[in-house]
Amino acid sequence: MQDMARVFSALSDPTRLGVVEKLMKHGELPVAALVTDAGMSAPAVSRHLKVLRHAGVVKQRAEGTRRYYSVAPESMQSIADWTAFHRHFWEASLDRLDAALEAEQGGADE
Amino acid sequence: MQDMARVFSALSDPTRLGVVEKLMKHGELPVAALVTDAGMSAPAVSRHLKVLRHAGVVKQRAEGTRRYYSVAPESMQSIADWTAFHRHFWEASLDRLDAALEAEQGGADE
DNA sequence: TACTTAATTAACAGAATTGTTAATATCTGG
DNA sequence: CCAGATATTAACAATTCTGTTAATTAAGTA
Repeated sequence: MQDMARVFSALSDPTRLGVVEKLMKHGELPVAALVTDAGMSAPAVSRHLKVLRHAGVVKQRAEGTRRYYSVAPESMQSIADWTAFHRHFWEASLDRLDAALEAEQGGADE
Repeated sequence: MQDMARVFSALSDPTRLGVVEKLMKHGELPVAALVTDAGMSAPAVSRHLKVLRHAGVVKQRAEGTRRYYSVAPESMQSIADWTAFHRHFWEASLDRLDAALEAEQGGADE
């Protein structure tokens, strides 16, 4: 699978997206902290973390039996880059849309 | 499912991601043009388009029996916004990473 | 009307995803 | 060494995803 598809796939699950957002908000956290919020069993969360890891979205740091997870900033950068690469397209499109909406308002009968 | 999760989910399949990138490159295209590149049957592509539509990633315009598809720029904007919302986190992280790498180079023994 | 083209929907099979509980490491403390 | 804590892997069932072919819908055309 292409890299970007894998990253998007990792973020396509609400639980995983929640984990990533929590990690970005709080920084590094141990698994237990993520299980608390996830509303599901530890093994389930563990496997979600594995998916995120394999997509390069999170990193893991071991300390004793604890595993501290954090978001890999490069992965967020890669998403930003992907949108930026195509920005010339959609930014222009949005501009045209804005113009159309303004014209509508100006015309006063739509 | 949350909105962002649905958008990411729509882009999580290589075929769909390919369709979106082709649409951004070429602008509006009829289904047949997308089927050509997708390397699979028309019904399969049709269902991928349905997923993209339901996530708000693409729009459809009918003209006779043709269906012209195009990317909904708002959806690309929403991804850019999502990364921007969390940018304070990952940008800082990348800065620290850059600094660490530079320090390593300067130190000359790592 | 009948035929062709464009696209979607239906029905189905195989594969992948996701959550559960049970079992398995691995580290820490008495 | 044994017991507890932290996390992952294994095995399983239920669901969802994805591609195929066949059937259907809709629009244009002889």
